[in-house]
Amino acid sequence: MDDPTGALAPQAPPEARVKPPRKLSRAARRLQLIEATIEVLARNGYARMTLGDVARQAGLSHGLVNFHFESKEKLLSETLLYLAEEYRLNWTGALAAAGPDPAAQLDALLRADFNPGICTPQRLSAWCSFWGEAQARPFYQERCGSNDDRYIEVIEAICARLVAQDGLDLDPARVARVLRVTMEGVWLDLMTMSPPYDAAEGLATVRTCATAFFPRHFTPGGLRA
Amino acid sequence: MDDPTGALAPQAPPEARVKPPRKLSRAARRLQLIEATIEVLARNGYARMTLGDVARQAGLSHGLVNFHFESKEKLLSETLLYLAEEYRLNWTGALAAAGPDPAAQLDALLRADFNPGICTPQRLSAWCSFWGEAQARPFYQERCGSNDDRYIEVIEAICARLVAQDGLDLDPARVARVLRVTMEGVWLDLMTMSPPYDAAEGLATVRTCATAFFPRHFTPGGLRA
Amino acid sequence: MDDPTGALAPQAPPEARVKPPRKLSRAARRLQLIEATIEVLARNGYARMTLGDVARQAGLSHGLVNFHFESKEKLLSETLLYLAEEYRLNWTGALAAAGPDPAAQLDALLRADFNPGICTPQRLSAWCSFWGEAQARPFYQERCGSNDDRYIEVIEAICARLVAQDGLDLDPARVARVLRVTMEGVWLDLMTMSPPYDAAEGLATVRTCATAFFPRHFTPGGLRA
Amino acid sequence: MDDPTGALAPQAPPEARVKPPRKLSRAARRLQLIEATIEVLARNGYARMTLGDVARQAGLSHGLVNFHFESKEKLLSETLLYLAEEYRLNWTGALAAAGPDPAAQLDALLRADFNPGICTPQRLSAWCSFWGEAQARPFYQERCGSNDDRYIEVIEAICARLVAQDGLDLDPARVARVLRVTMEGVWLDLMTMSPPYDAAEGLATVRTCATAFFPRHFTPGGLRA
DNA sequence: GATGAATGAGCCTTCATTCAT
DNA sequence: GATGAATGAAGGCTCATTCAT
Repeated sequence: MDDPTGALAPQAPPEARVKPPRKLSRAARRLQLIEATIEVLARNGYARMTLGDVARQAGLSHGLVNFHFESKEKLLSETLLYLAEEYRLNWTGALAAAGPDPAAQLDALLRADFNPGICTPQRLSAWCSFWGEAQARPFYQERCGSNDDRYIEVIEAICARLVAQDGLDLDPARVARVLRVTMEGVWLDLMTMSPPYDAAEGLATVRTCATAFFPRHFTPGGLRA
Repeated sequence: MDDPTGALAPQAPPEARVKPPRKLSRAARRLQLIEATIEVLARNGYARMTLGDVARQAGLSHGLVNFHFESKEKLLSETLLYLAEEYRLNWTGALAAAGPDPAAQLDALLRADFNPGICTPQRLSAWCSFWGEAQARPFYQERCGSNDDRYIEVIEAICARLVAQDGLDLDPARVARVLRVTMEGVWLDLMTMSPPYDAAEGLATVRTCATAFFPRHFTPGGLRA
Repeated sequence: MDDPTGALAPQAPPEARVKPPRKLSRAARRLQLIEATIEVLARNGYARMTLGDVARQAGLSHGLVNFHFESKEKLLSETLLYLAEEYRLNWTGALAAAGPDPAAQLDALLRADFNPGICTPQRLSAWCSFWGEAQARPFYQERCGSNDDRYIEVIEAICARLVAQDGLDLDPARVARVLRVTMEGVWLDLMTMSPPYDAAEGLATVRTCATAFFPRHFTPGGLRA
Repeated sequence: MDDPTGALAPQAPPEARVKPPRKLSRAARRLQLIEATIEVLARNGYARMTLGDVARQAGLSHGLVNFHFESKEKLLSETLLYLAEEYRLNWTGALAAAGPDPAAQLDALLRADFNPGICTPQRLSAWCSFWGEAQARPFYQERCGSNDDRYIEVIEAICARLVAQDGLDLDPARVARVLRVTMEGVWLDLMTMSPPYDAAEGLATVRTCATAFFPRHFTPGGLRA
């Protein structure tokens, strides 16, 4: 998916936003509305989100939401697509920057999930809203985290290389799954626990898990030098 | 909490249900409506659940729902309480039956989460609905899984004993958290992955995780003899 | 009308009420429910009165109300009839006790309206409820105060005798109407003014009015000796 | 209070209404809905009034009522405020036009209450609806006629001047109260009597009362020349 | 493009009425 | 007689969607 919503397109330059211009580019308005949707989802939850809330949050008129997105359903779908694409760009970018070493790649994936740009309370809550409704909506289900087939392939391949390299007696798919669901579960904790621990402790937790499987490469504090 | 809703009270004997009696005890009707609520939450999701759906699912009239529960909100709250209590009884019972050995106790907790009476698609979906809305509703947040303080205390104590017993260099709280979130994450997978793997594979996954931390006691297939 | 509802029939003797007997005479239950209706009308107003309130007020079950009165409408009609009959018995009794002198008769009528048994906050409020709905319901309109034809005839006849006896240049029908609406208006004041004046001041007010028309017979404090 | 509802604001010019425009100013719509509410209250009574009736009466959709007034309760409150303000403007205007003579001022107040613009069957009925519910709703009670403190002050002051001027032995507050409740009572008669007398006879009645107190200034037909 | 009034479907809730016990 | 669970119609309210301006 390459930004089909237009929402990831470059925004209007900052100086144009000092006083919000009456006309904004299509893409910028869409982005503005999607960010407002994330905010409202986080604050009110999925069931209580209304288009009125979104319009108010964005400082725009009610009717404009339906002008840019044809329906509430479309607005929500595109918000989910936006989040999913943002998430994908985050981990693929981190992976690309990690170089060829599988341990470094795995650590990059672990760290990516706690990147402060991605792992904000608002975004976590918005994700959670979609997860809660995913069971009843195939489209959400397809796009929700655990169904990113490419991600699963990649993390399984990395684990398989580490298992082979270290000569371990482990099922790489299961190890990959444990690591993946540990990250998911820590995300849930960050959202729903009161009081929550912070992202640093979350990262330490998933690294503790990685250390248990690959002690030659990981410590709870990071990669073994 | 000791069954505050009355919904866990013993039902009318089955033979009384051959032809549904016009009048049923309060507790039995409440249970019937709560089970219908779980069904509808699983099928439609939280946002789309209506009292009409619940009444139809239970084969009862719309008004009766509000007669037994004063509002939709109360019905949902008591459904959550019911699920939480059911969950609690499940793990405390498994723990009590496990005897004094910490490895056996930990394995009992792992298995409890995949008990077929608890870990049904309906119940998983219903839980997921509440999780999705928990961020915006303090009451849900209090009752949702990751906030069962007693559970966390117990699993941390078990891990601490195992760590001490085996002389491991591990932070028991982090190990406990990894195990806990792994179970949570596998639950999420069972709900949202399509196609999902089954509960047996789920249990194997969390045991793989336990094996990584406590290899002297666990194997992916169960307790080491 | 001679007690068509049975509600004015003699009640069960007081000792029978120490512990409410499971069976009570038809008439006594009806009376109990009518009094409860008056109470609830006074407290909640007509629009908010429910049969549930009445049953609760009477300490009886919901279904019993419909057993004794066939419908809510009937209960209200009979409550109005009961109040109207009580009112009629009050003024006709006072009139009969007043003897033949027209001034004494008029004073008896004025005093009757402020009889503490009749002029209680509850009863005033209940009357007011019926007045408020009377415009849209012919039956209420027929029974509401200003339409008691016999009362109007009597007070007009008394005024006519006083006017003739004192040789005044007054239209007796108008004088009668002024006196009648003054009593009505003071009732309204007692109900709706906050803080209200008391019944004694109310009586003084209508006597002030009578004094203005018939100074030879009245003073604001009562009949002239 | 200076038109807090906006409903007394000038309407759209008549020619704009030849074909009812799809969009109307906020104030005009509010006025339209308030007038419809008065109509429905008069026809159905308070207890039977529904928002559906009001919408139908106004020729508008159901949802629009809640768009302009947030709830049924608010619609009713603002209707009462509108009536109260209309009433106040009527008597204050009449008083201002009456000049300095207290007898002329009193007569102006008496006539004001029977001004055909105010004293219509619809408005009388609507007032009556609010009176009937006032006992149970403090807000209605505050706004219902007998609690207009300023009105009471004014009419008492006028009576005090007349009593002093004529050297009468009367309590001005009581005289004022008799006059006030006589007007109220005649209003009730106009609403609830069947068949009612007309406004002219109503005015003659209150003037008869005024004549009894202040014969040097009043006759049943009007002010003494 | 943008606004916000207007619409109407659908839901929660109340409550009079019925009826099995 | 008495109870209270059960029913279903009706009403208030919300809100996604439309559309005139």
